[in-house]
Amino acid sequence: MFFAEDLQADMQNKYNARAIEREAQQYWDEHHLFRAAETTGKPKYYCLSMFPYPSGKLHMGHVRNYTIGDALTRYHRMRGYEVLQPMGWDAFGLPAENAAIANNVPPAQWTYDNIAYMKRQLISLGFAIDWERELATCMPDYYRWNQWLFLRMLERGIVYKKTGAVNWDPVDQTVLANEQVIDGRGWRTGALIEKREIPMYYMAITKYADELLAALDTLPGWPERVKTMQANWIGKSMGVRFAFPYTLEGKDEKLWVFTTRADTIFGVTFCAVAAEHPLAMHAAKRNPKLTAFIDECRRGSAMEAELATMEKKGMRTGIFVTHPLNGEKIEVWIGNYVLMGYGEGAVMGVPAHDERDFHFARQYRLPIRQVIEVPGRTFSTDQWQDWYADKDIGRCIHSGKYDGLDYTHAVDAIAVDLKAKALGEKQVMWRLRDWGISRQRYWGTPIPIIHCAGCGDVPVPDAQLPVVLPEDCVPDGTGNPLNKRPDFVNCKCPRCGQPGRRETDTMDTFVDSSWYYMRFACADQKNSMVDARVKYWLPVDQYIGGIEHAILHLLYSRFWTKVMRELGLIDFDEPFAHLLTQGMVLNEIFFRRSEGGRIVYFNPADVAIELDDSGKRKSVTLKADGQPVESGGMGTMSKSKNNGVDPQSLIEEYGADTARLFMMFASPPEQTLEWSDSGVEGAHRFLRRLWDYCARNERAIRFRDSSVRVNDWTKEDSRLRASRGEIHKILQQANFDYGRMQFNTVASAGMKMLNALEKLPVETTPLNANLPLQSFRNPQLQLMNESVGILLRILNPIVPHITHALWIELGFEKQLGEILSAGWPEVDQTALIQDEIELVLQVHGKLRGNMRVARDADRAQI
RNA sequence: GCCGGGAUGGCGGAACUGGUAGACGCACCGGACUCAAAAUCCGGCGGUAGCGAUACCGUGGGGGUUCGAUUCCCCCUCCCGGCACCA
Repeated sequence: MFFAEDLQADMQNKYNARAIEREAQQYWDEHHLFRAAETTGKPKYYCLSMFPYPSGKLHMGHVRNYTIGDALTRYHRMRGYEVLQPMGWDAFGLPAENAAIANNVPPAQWTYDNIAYMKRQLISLGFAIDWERELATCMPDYYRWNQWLFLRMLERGIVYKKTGAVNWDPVDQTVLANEQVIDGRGWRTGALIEKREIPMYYMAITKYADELLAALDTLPGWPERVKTMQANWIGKSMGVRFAFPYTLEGKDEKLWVFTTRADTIFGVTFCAVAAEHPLAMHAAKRNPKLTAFIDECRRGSAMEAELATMEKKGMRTGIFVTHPLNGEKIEVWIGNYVLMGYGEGAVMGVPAHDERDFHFARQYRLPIRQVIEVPGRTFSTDQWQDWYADKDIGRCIHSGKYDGLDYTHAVDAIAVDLKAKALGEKQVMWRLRDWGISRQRYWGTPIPIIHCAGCGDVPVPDAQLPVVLPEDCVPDGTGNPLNKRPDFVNCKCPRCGQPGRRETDTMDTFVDSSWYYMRFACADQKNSMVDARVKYWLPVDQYIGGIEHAILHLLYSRFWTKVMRELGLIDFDEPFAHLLTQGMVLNEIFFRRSEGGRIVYFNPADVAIELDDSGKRKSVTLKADGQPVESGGMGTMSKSKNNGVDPQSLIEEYGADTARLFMMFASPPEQTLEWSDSGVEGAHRFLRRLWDYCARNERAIRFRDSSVRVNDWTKEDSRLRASRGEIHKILQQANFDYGRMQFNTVASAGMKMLNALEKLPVETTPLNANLPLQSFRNPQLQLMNESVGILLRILNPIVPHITHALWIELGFEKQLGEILSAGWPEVDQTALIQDEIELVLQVHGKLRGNMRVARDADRAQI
């Protein structure tokens, strides 16, 4: 009796993924094959996958992400580049605190344990990572530079302090993340959540809005959809900021608003301000109903998605302002849909030409006054129609001297007149808001500020960095544990030496991930944030990560790059030259609805699916009780839907190469990937076929005779000529698909090539007779040798272990060197010339027949 | 709600620049091998009609441009991602 894993990777044994993969990984490790150097003189290629949050174990999204990155890494390596593929850990964040609450473990310990486990998993998947550059953002020698740059930004006014809204749980006396607020209630306490304004530090990303927008045009390597999303997020709009004058308690005041539709200014029939607006506060002073309404507005979410879909509510303030152009009295309302943080916190209401205002006006019976007309269309106050808001087709009416003007001319004329009255002017407006980075949480980078009664907020001097986060706190869900640590909080004011209080807010984890890709170039640098090696490796040549990061992470990283460039730390403008946004990994969702309406989810592994004779689905039952379950379609793998598949079991059962091949073959990288157990089987079957083919034909493949000239082989034999043409045609396709990063068709090309190899017209008699091969000088064997050499190399980036093993076993290493350095196979253009070509006959676009003609047939012959 | 993306056989997907729709794989069906099963190998496989050659239909739905549309344009439906404190 023997154990499979004790077998050596040997040609004549059957495909043993475990032994092959262990040997290959040892080989790579012993030869330090993935250590990236700055001194080789080869062109550099920095291939980066988004680093993982160490949540416990890898999920399929990670496996997909890193397989794509690894394929690109190995492909470029074989193409002759010096490739850097680093890995690190986005190690600060909320889940560590949640785990601490649940298990009473310090977040640090939980995080380091997870990192150790996940690192083993990454190694077992065979990724070509330079582990000497590994970093974790929770280590002081990383986050000290967050603090250092924060202080530089503070000096330059890029960091500033103002109040911002947070979710406040009144029971736990703690700030909650949006994720922790469920239906307006705290996830642990069930208490109604309030919005609370607290002082926070902000990064002035809006100062860079223009450049962040314009520079999108300098990124041809980014997907159009991501650039469009970012452009819309930044949201540059040209409009008019203007004021409604009013008198309050004898003082002349102005209510400022911003609008992109100044041409509809004569249609204003009300104004609306946010609940936090000073005017609202003032009105509420003597009106308990308003106070109650403002409180109601303060409950409820600060999330845009909820604001946009919730019922629009408003209340009169009894305060009137004056229309700046026609002098009419306009009443000010408080609207729950007006955001204090956006624009002026106040808007003009034009019900006739803004859909939201229209519905608001109908609800509260406010006048609707049409001021734009379109010939041939009838305006009705009963029903909203889309053309009411179309600025491109109408002209002004009921607008005094502006009547008859189109959008552009009306806005210009109105802006000029407002400016003459000192009541407004044209202004660029950004949708983008400044980035609030303060978090009232423990597991993050401490903000390096000391509060002093005498000196105010004092920056921690550089010499005292890093401000080290104590690693032994165990959060309990009630407030920030740092506040309960006198040893952390109590300190001396660096300016006056009096007792001070250390800031206990930490930084948003997006800060950590905004520059980690630079630190990989110089992870061991103790004396500065970055050094000359950053100049060598950056910008990242290829960045790969989930589409869900298309806006925030990528925008913040671009912003940090621009700040660091301004500080003279780096000399490039954009961090990522090429971007690949991979799709999510989905799996089918199975569930039952219990009597109470509660939904119970079942893992697909626990569900049995029965098919009928035509392969269609007949029944879906739970294995445990044989009773039917419902299918909820495909959804992203998640804990809540219980539809995840653990990559570890996949690796253990089939091996890393099977996992990698399935991931790459199942769909193109940018699309969602649907999990399929039988697809995994298929991938494994292919690898077994590849191994068996090579084992069966080992003698033939090994045969090579350098005295036989490539072009001579096929001259006399049209079947061989056609076979070699087919191989090179598939190679050409694989090259094209590597170029466009469509790995599913690369894998498909590998399968086609193996199919073609198996049909190769090879005379096997001399092989089976065990005669000395050299006496045959057989061009068929030469073709076999060439083709297998091509096949192993085009597959290597996807399934590196099996191809590494076969390369050595078949003697290619002696012929061409180690597979990673063997060079990429070249398409022989002469092999692609076909003797005959097929002509397709179409009539009115319909197929009406086809014919084969000789390559050199002339018009008359055809 | 707003922004972005997607929809092709029973399933995942292919079709590069508007030119043979369904490559490759999965599932399924038939056959070989086997005492048998698994594995493996060979063959079939969009739908309808037909013994057949073949004909017609067919890329989410509706319309348009074109000699010709999965591909370009307009409208609609459903699904997915993001919406600023999940990462």
